[in-house]
Amino acid sequence: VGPTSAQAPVRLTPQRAAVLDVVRASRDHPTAREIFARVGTVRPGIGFATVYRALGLLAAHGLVRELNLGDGASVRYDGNTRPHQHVVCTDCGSFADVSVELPSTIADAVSTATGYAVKGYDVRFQGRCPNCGPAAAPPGR
Amino acid sequence: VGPTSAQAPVRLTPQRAAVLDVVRASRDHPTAREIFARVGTVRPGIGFATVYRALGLLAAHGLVRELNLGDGASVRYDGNTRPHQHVVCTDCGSFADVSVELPSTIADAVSTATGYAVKGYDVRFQGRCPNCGPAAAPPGR
DNA sequence: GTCCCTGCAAAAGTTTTGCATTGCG
DNA sequence: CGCAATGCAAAACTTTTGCAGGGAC
Repeated sequence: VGPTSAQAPVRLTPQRAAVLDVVRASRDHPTAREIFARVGTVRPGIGFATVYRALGLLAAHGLVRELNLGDGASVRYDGNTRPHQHVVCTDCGSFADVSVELPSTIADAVSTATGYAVKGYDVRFQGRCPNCGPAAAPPGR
Repeated sequence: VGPTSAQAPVRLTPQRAAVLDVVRASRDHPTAREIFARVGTVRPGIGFATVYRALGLLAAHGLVRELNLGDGASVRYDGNTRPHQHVVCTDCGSFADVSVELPSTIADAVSTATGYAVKGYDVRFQGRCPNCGPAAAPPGR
């Protein structure tokens, strides 16, 4: 139901299945390189290009989600396709998932204001995580 | 008041001022490379590293904003520092600014649910732009 | 005189693509 | 037999960093 729906189902080859398994089993949001390393553990011999192309394909079919958590230049992947958002720590860069939904009035307002037919959204909340504590940076940084 | 506040003001050298001018004058959200090209027009001889470092510095001081519109791997810059969000077309990749605010109850809910002290957020709405039209993809494809 | 900034160039990483081989339909 | 997928390796880009020269204070 997402963009670029899977009209033609993805052929789930053993390699692609392994990639999908790894992404789904990951609680963090690994980069392509990290996924490659993990898949290599259970299926030695697989090439990076295969993993890379599989990720793009799976993402296009909505089986995994591509993320930009803002840490420079690396796309991350999320095996959780149910709608959810992310919170990123402005201090240490850690992140967490969070389930919230925006009121439909917001999407409507955006559609009206811009003329775009809004179908979805990605929210990245920013804040300080519990580990970094409520205190601001101490004197010596 | 943002993260990494400007305790020590940025020294606004001619090069940095030129970079800031260009970013502020841009209605689109150019990448570092694009900004470099534009600055080169009005100030030939400036180096890419200078532009690149200036952007990082300006962003750290809150004078410009770094964006990830999801188009692969390129950070984009926004000279508009007032709070606003973006809408990206799922079809052609075009985007537009939009001014909306999330109800504070949302941020509160996220704080409670995750333990992160939420201070801000970035929303990327997805939808089809007016140019791409309301029609879904025709039979072919 | 000291320190920061600039420019040029190279390094480090990611993301993409080409191509011959392999396997499945 | 034909086509798509895989692996290896090389491109194409972005993002960062090192250094010597120059200017500002």
